[in-house]
Order: sequence, then C-alpha cells, then structure tokens
Amino acid sequence: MTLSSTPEHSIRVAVSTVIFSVRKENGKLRLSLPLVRRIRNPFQGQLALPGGWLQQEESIADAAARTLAETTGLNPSYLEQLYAFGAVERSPERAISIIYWALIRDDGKDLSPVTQNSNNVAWFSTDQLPKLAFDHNEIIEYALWRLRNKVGYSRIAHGLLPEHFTLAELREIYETILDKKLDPANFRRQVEATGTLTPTNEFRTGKGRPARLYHYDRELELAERGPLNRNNYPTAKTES
Amino acid sequence: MTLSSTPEHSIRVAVSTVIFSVRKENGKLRLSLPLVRRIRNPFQGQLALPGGWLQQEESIADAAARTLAETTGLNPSYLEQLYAFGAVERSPERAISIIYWALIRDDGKDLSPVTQNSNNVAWFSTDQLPKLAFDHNEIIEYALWRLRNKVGYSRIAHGLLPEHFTLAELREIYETILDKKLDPANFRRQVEATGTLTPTNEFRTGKGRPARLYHYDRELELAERGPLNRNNYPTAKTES
DNA sequence: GCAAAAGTGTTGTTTTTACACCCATGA
DNA sequence: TCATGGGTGTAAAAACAACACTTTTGC
Repeated sequence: MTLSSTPEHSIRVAVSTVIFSVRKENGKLRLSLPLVRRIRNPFQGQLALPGGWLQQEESIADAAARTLAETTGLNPSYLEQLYAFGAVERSPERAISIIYWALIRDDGKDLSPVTQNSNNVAWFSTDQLPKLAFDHNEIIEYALWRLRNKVGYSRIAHGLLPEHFTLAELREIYETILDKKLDPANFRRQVEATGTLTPTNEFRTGKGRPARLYHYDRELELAERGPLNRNNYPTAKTES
Repeated sequence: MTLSSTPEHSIRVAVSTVIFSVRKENGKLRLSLPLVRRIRNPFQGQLALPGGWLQQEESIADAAARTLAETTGLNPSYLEQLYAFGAVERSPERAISIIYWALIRDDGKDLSPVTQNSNNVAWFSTDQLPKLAFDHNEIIEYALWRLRNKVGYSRIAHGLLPEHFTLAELREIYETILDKKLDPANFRRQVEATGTLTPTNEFRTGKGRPARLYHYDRELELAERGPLNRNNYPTAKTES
C-alpha cells in the first residue's frame, strides 16, 4: 500500500444529479426528470444527467447543489448521494462520477411539461427515456430503485408536494412512484399512524366531499440518514 | 455549467474500506475491524482505515479489493460501496475519499485477537475504538449503521460465517451485530422461512443436543443490490 | 336526489412475539 | 439422572389487506 500522493493519482471528478419531480403530463401524473443535451464530446448531442466537474474548493454535495441550481433554477427539497461510479471504461478519458439524487417540490411555479432554457434542459418521463450518454440509463434505473424502496419506509414522498396537500394528493404521489393503486382507507391510516402529518383547518374543494389539507412539517427529516448528519449537506440552503 | 476539463479539475481519490469480521475475543464474540497505523502525515502515527490511492487504470471497487488484500491478506465475502466523502476541510490537501465496507468470513484461519504484519495492522472491537485519523470514527459509525440495517432485511450475516454453521452460530452473529438477544425459536423460523438455507446431515456436537449444520449457498447474493449488478464488482474474485 | 370523492368501521389473514414444552446428547 | 442447548408447538398481539358503509360536497 502506497500512501504517497504523486500527480498521477489525480483524477477528474464529475458530479451529476438525478432530479425527480412528479409532474402532470397529458392530465396524468408522471415521475419525471430533467435532462440536458451535451454540447461537447464524448456523447455530444446526446441527452445526459445535469452535472459538472467538482471544483477544488467545493464539497461534493455543494457541487451537486450548484449544478442542480444552474440547470433547473430550482432548489431541491431532498438531496442524497446515490453512488460513485468509476469503471475505467466508462468514458474515453478517465474520470469518476459521483451521482446524487434529488427531489423537487412541484409548487405549480413550473408546471409546463417542457421547460426549455439556455442550458438546453427538458423534462422527460421516467417511463419513456431515450438512450442517454454514458451509463446514465442504468444510473437512473438505480436511482428509481432507491426512490421506490425509500418511499416505503420514509416520508420522502412529502418532498415532492407543496407545503399543504390533501391525503389523496399524497397518495397519488405514492401511486405514481410505485406505479400501482393503493387503498385510500388503508393509506390514510398508515400515514396517520406515523404521526408526522399535521392537519389544518383548510379544505380543498373539487369533485365530491372537500378534502382536509395537511401540512408538511419541515422541521422533520424526510428520511433517516443515520450518523450522516447535516454536516454532509450542501452549505447552501436546500429547502425551497 | 462548464463541461471543459482543465487540469485544475483533477483531484486525488482515496479508497478505504471498513472491514467487518466477528471474532472471538476473551471468549466473547465481538464485531471487529482491522486498522492500520499511518506512517505519513497527515495524522502520522494515528490509526486509520486501510486504504490507498485510486490508480489511473483501476476501477474503484478494484482499488478497494486491492488495498483490502494488501493490508489483511484476506478476501472479503461481501464488498459494497458505503459513501464518497469530499468535504474540503477533511484533509489539509484536497482529496475525496470513497469508502467501501466489507465482510470477512472467520474461517478459523486467523483467530488470533491481534494480527500484526508488516503493514502494521491490528484488529479492534467496534465498541472500543480509539480516536482515529480524519473522520474515520464517524465513517465507521455510518458503516455500522448500514450493517445493522442490512442485517435485518438481507442474508448479509452469512458472509461472516464459514460455509457450514449451526443456527445458533448464525444467531450469535446477529446478536453480536445488533447487540441484543434474539429468541432462538423465532429466529430459527424466520431464517427457515427465507428458504435460502440448506440443511446438511452433519451435526456439531458440544454441550447439549447436537446441532444440525446448515450450508451457505454461495450461488445466492448476500444482499439485494437492485440494478447495480455484478458489473460494478471488482474484477478480482471477491469470494473466499 | 345523484354522483363523486372523503373519511370511518369491520372483519379476516398474515406476521410477530412470547414462552411452554419436548428431544438428544455428555457427564 | 441431570444439566444443557436443540428443536417444536401454541396462543396472544400486532400489522396488513380487503371492502362495506357513512359523510359532505357540487350539480
């Protein structure tokens, strides 16, 4: 084992983020993510996850938050490291790629099905993705797997909703992520049993009986991170 | 977002591994790990996780397997990426650190409480660790948290036992990791219900009624990794 | 009133947990 | 035969799942 650090140990570190949001598309809720079109080789012209190079004076989570803000202009409600990929053959030039995944609240500010800006960003539904640059298709599959797992044992789904929401809206988020119908009665009891939802005195009216609005408590963590505490979060505020 | 790769983007990448094994110490099973004494600054003379620098032509998992083999001389039965740490202030010189965690079967080949070799390696019980270099104490806490979680929903504990074992031995592994007693009757039924244990016709004799030996099926994965398939494993064989 | 969605009740099933009890061996 | 741990049985409790039923609104 050599512990000396000669220049040949230096490697470029890219940071990219799988940014999930649940957005209405053709009247149906869809789990979507923003992709950018690459303007350089390798894979020039192909779609890829938003990201950039890790800077010298920047923590990894900060880099994820920075590139995320640069491409989408939005702040994530949740940001978690996914995996560090580093197979030699991933890219023509040696690099490692640290992937984060994030959730973005759909506040209704940005409900257009396709957001186009100077960075060449567009939203895509996770169930009809094109062939992406690098191994980004597989990475998104892994992120989806993590999201679907985590939704089962954490309050992570709240990170996709605005501060006030009905239980039906929360259930629809679960149904969109898990791609299956849930029993409204049992769902209600399960989320009520967690004790993390505060009912308000407001109601949302629509078809049928008005639904009580519940309040997301931003004091509570969306998911248990164990001993990885806030010190590992980006220094910039991540809550919208 | 800049996608150009100028030299200042290059950063040194260290790979270290939290290597767990359950070893008998003072007649009691203890969850232990090997630590090395640093021979260079920073933190010269202090204990740290075994590791080394990621080489140019080496995948991250390969680097973890390599440094693990170099320090302990053993092959892990399980190897999984833990986290990539990259706060700027972690070390005087900028570097990122990718941590793996591994399990090692205690085949009885290496049962001495302290293994000392040219690399200055010694085993320490996880419940009485000294102050370590860098943030390695916190990293180990996180690895322990992951291990304790994973033991609850996977067959990961089998990776700490030799190929043949009694249910009591398997239960003692669980008890050592979780630091609590488990009901032998219910434990038996739970592991039998998984259907991943093959009984043999051999018995281990000792005090009381002889216990049937069970067989670890190495064809089965120790833990569900989702879409992260074997392509992300080290190219070297990781099974002892 | 009727349709539609919110919200409550009820019941059967499965899983978990606690613990009594029998079994096979060494001393 | 007794002590010791291996192994089985059983019943209460808790969690889960399916679905009937009541409530409150818009039209």
